Amino acid sequence: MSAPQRATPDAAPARADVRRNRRRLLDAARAAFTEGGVDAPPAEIARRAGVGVGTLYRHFPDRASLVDAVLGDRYDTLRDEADRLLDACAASGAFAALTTWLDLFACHLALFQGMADSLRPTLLEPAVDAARGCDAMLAAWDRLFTRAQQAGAIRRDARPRDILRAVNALRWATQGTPTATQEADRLRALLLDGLRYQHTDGIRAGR
Amino acid sequence: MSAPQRATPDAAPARADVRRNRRRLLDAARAAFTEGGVDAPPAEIARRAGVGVGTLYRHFPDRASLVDAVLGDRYDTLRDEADRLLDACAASGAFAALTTWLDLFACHLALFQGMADSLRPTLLEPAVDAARGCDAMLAAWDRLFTRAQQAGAIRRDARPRDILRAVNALRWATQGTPTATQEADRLRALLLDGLRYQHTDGIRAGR
DNA sequence: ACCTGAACACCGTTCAAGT
DNA sequence: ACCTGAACACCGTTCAAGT
Repeated sequence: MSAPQRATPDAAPARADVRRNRRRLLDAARAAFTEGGVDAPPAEIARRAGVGVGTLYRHFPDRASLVDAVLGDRYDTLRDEADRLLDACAASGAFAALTTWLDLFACHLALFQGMADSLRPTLLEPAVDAARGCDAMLAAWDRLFTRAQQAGAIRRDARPRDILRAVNALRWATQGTPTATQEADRLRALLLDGLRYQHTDGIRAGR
Repeated sequence: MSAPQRATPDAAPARADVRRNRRRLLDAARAAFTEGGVDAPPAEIARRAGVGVGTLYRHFPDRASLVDAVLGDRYDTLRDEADRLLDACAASGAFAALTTWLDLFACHLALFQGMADSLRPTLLEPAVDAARGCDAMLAAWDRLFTRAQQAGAIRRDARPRDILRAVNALRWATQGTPTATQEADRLRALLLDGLRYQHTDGIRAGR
């Protein structure tokens, strides 16, 4: 019914003021997210940007699109890191590659308050969300995980998406405390020891 | 300033209609929680109970007090189970006692949608909430956990509250999916293998 | 085309009036 | 004393009017 869309809908718009508004909104959102988490009120973001709320909604129809825009190319960077670590597996070991990447992922989750809640639906299978900017990252993680399984570094009966959901959840568990990051790290280390542990070894510490 | 409170503020009130309203509210809340989770709208609960919203707020000033009242003596039951399992450690092993109790705890978390979110602040250290009805349960869990550590069944560098928060988080991670319970079970099993794993053994599955 | 912000919709909580 | 539910407060979203 309507005229054909532009081939590159995410390209920079023609009008300078539109680009400027978008830039201001992203800066304002980043600042608001940093102070109040990803659930910062729309009115506050618009006020900081010096625009009306309607402009915010015009540029970013829903919360997820705003969060993703603020996140920018972080998911691509995480994907690149995963691919880089996959190549380095032979040198430093598949398990080390896994933990190194999950540290990066955990760091990403700590960027703003509320990130864990925001990402939860995306990490479900089947995904409730349309997978946001992170499809490629998830695929790269799957490759890294499969490599570790093939190398015998982690148990066979675990699924890659499970671990991501768990790491996300463990971050959620500790959010809002002064020592959130280190507590999340401790819980993640525990989980990773479980992932590393092979049932077939038949070795158990206790009775 | 005011007249002294009754010695037993939680005792059944004198008036029959007040008791009846309380009963109705609890029944309505349980039904609403079952269908819509612990965040079910106050108006719906009051409507189901056949009372005004004001009556709901009079009986239960905040959401937590309503949830706790609906939960009833479940935390006491969980405490009793923990104590019972502590006694049975000699027969079936401290680790088995731990997993058995955590299964019960996980089952409790699955009672209503939103339970994990509701319990998160309570499980933080220092607790953000005034600890609700579950102080005694948490203390019993600490005993069970310490026993397992003393028996060498689990690693020394883990803290009891950590595990509870983690189990709660893993439930949160899977909520809303058709297979939520079994997926949470799988993630919990992974975590528990990590808990069981002893660093001092020096045995690792991978490289 | 795009922007503005008042108006609208929604929902949790309170409290003046009633019993 | 307790109950009722309209009124209030708050907040996210929309859209008629303006540029």
